[in-house]
Amino acid sequence: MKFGDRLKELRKKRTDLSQKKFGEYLGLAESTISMYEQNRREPDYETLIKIADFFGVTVDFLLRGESKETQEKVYTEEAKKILNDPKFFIAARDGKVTDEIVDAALEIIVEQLKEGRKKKI
Amino acid sequence: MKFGDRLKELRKKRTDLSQKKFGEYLGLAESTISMYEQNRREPDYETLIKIADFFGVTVDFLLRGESKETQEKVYTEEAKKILNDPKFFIAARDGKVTDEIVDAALEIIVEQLKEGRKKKI
DNA sequence: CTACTAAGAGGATCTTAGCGT
DNA sequence: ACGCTAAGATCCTCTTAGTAG
Repeated sequence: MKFGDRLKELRKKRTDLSQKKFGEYLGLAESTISMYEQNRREPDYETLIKIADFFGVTVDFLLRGESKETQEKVYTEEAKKILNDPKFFIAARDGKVTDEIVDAALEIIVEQLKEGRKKKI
Repeated sequence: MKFGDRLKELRKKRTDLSQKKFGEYLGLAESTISMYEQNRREPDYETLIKIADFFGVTVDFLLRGESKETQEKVYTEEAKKILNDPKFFIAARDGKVTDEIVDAALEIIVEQLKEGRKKKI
């Protein structure tokens, strides 16, 4: 069990997350994710941390399967990116999203993501 | 504060650990360690894990400064390597080192290393 | 002795295009 | 849709040799 195997497992838990979609999130080609999952390539540290943040796991878990505790702030990077897309909030129509709105929305999104994304955001 | 800065800090805590010596431990050239500490190169995952094991820290700590807890088994990789060198134990003269001897020796070595290596092993 | 640097060789990575399911 | 695979271009890494404190 190496990095690629764990990445594959984590991604497959998200039924609607293809290699292409995940590649777009990371700014990489679909084939690159495929390489990662086959342990034929190793992402640089910046990408590695992005992956850990996305799935809410530690880098130690990704690399060695140890320290399996999830991070305190799970999914924050993904959630923030969603929030940065003005489509999702009426409050964003005028270009203003207060910190309070962001905090409240983050809670909701994190909860939904924890439930395995049964609901589409 | 990036990976290289933390590596430098950890290495400098060991007063007798030069870049050359650490490079020899990892099987790399002295200049490579220098590059690491200046954040000009990133070691591959295998080396990264070796470094974390050597200093008894998590990979998350090396890469992000978070999850600062030390690992449960500190210095085991280094200690094992020392034990694999038959010079250090009379019991190894005939090529036989029992698990009991290994365990007892590991404790002593780990303690010495925790003390900042005041004594030469 | 220690640490850093430039240069090159060698190796690794990423993408595109294509294949197969 | 999905995922995997060559191929080449590009980027990155590692070492040697050299410099400097």
